[in-house]
Amino acid sequence: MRRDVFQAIADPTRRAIIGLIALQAMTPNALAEHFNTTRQAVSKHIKILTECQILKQEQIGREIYYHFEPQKMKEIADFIEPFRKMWDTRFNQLDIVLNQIKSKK
Amino acid sequence: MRRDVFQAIADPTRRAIIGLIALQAMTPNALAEHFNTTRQAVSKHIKILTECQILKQEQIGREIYYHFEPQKMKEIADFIEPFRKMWDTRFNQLDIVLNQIKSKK
DNA sequence: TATAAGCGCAACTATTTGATTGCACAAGTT
DNA sequence: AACTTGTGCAATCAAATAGTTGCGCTTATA
Repeated sequence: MRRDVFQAIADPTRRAIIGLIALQAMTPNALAEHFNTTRQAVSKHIKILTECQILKQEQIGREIYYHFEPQKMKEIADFIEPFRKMWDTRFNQLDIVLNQIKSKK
Repeated sequence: MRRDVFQAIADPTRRAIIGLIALQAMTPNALAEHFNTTRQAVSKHIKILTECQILKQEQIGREIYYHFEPQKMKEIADFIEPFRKMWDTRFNQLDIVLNQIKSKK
């Protein structure tokens, strides 16, 4: 069972959960109200996100508040960072120039 | 069948493919030599990446060179961007301060 | 023209995923 | 003490995924 951050954000529901929890810590029930699925389905997503350390539990009485733990998201940022300059317009123009030089030789 | 960028980068082999192709356009055969799977398996990943517009075909004779198309990767950057400030150390310290203020009222 | 090389497509398989339903259990409430 | 609420866990199921094998088409090469 793969359990990495990339897998975690692959599901649109999980991305939505991250978006909600990032704004405010919530209980599974409160979270589930935002989706058209069962509480269990949401709870499973929460479990996966917790295992990936994107969420963190905080039990208060019989309620469990899930908090957003942003550190792990950095792994994704680190993956994309090297490509960032490649979608920059100025670099694309440079790329065209480089290709012209290459095709001339 | 979900076919978005987040799904595309969820697989470690596909992330490796992206890394290789970003450095240099390659044919499926050349690419497959880097992995311990069959050419077909790699070819399937290529197909998915192409459908997501992360790769672009360029046929040269009987060979097909796949190029990296960085634009789509921006979707991922856009998703993480809002969280970026949250893993910054300075923000975390601010967060602690804010929580202290909140708990006092 | 016969053969080989480079690829994509189709069929099939095992595994994983996302979701549902039902149950158990601890923490509050009456 | 009995009932309700908030959760997690287990079993089950359909669909998607990642991989393999076999086939056929097109483009080079002998």
